[in-house]
Amino acid sequence: MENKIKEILLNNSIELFGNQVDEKLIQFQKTRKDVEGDLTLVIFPFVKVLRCSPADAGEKIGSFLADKLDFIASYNVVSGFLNFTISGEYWLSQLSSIDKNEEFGFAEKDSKPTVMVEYSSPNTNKPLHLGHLRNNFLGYSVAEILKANGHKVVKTQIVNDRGIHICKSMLAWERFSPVNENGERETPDNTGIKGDKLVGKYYVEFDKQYNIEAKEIIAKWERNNFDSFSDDVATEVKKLIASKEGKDEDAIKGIDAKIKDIAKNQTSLMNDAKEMLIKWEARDPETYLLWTTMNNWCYAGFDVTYKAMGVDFDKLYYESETFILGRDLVLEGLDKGIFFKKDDGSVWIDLTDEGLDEKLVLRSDGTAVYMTQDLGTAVDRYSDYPDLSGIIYTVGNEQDYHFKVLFLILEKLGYDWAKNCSHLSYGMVELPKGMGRMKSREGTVVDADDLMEDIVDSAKEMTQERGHIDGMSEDEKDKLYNLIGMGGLKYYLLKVDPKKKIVFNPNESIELNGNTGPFIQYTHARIKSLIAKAGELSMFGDVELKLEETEILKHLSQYPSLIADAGKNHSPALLANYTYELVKLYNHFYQSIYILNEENKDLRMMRLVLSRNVAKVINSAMNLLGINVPEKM
RNA sequence: GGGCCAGUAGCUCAGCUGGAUAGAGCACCUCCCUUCUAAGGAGGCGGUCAAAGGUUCGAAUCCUUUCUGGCUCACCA
Repeated sequence: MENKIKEILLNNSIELFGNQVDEKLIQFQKTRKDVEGDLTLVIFPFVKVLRCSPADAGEKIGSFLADKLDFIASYNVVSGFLNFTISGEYWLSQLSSIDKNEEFGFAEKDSKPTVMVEYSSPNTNKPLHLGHLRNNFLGYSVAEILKANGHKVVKTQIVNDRGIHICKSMLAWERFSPVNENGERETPDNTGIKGDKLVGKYYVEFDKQYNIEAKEIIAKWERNNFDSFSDDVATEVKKLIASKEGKDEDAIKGIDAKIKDIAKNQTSLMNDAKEMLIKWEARDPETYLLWTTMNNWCYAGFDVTYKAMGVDFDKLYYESETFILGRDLVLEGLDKGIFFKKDDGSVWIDLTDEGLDEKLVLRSDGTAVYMTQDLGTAVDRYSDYPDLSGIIYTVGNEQDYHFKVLFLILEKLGYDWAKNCSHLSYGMVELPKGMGRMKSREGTVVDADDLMEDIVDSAKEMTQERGHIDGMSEDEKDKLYNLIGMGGLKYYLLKVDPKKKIVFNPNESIELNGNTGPFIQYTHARIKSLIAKAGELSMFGDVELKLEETEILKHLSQYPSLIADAGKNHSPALLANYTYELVKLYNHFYQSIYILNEENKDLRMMRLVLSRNVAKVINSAMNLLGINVPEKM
């Protein structure tokens, strides 16, 4: 419709305006609620060209268009805005064509290039938490939205299964796990604890123990006792302690933090963990066995969580397998002069010309860092999927800088596809003021499993209170509670613009009224119940549309362009808001107009077909968010 | 200190390729179930769009500066 008008204006530009106008001058917007019309053209941009008042310009353009286009039933001009009223026949024909199209809004399947969407990417040393929920829901949804846009999509993750942090939980388990009467240390089997939770318990334990040890070391230093520490350490710490003299509180805090870091690195626990990492890289059999065992506990736990989340992956990558390729790439780049080596043997890239810093890509002992492994993973993926056009990394915005650098390095290494890679950067999920930050090590996280369980419980309570669940089997009821609870949680985390942070208050559990998942699900269930009662639907003859019906049709017509926008912007939030808007329009209609009870059969059928298509789009849009909708609730 | 992001109603958020009187939900106050699911609908209350300049016929939206908050600049990931 917009395109038709635009086309006519452009093609008749000379006749209308005296010379060719720029396409950008043609701006449409929604007609204000209190003004008559369905579509509005902004007249101001043409006023200069036409050299007349906005009112005259609007009149001129309006009459010209109304003459040429029969879907324009009438028009009016109000203070620089030309408002068109679109004919009922046009909207009814829209309804018919939407109704016929089962995949309404979707682009042709596999018509666009393959993209890879990376999301989740957990560390195998702790369970998933609320932040991971946002990540997983976002990544899954963006992948689905891209599919709807015609892309082939590969869902993937990089499992962070190696590194010093993994060794920490391994070491802590080996050292601090109690031994039972059978002489076994704690396992998921003999404790009944979920695997990832058990591993996470020892990650926290490591942190606790080594903080204790670090404190003891600092106390020693403060007594000026530097026995058993290297001269370098002693000199540095002495210098730091001396520098505290005469400084203000904040500065002293900063210096103390530095001293603490040094102390942590001097703990026997940390040294043992480092040693374990070296053993692991050397494939020491005992260390490897422990690593495999504890990782497998984690994976078993993750599987349960992923299943509850309703997300899936096409292909997994493991850091333990890609970091070597990364190291090779760095050494290759070193030969080419892209990287440089410092005296201590560490390898860096100089990005100061790009306004960034120097960045480490390989440690002095030759081991890989985060960046090394990410380089390897990216290249690995392109060799696995040669037709890949780009990778979308769903990772929190705290890593904005990392990805800027990653893409830049890939480009410098000569990979053209680097420019098609993007970072789907999302805001942190924060706890309300005073509740601190979520930190796994400190045990201040909102656990993913617990949260999902809680929300499903509260959905159960609400559904038993007011739902329509008579005649359902226990199994069906449980499915429904789950569907409502998870729908609420997903919608809550996806309706916010990805790049914005979310403040989550665990004490006020998630709202299920208002702009929420269940609100949308409820409307869907209500429509389904209507349709079920109506029996067979037939086509309708010529009818007159009410305002409420036109509003819905206008909104429905925009679904395809919304899917395109959501795809372009990698934003499920756009779809969530669109659906919310649609549901509000429908509820208003439902409340004020008879549907089943309408006596005129054509009208009844038209309203039922309209309802059926609203349900279809609700279902479709919610599915793109990873949310299911019920037939009854 | 450098870089990036955010600041809209008491709270949580839309709106941001410049367009008409800035919109929702929650909370608070009124109404509406002998019409199809009230997890709903209608209405009310509530705003110096962080602040100040600038560009423009027109600025929450663009530019500059300032303030506030977050993240980041690690031989952590």
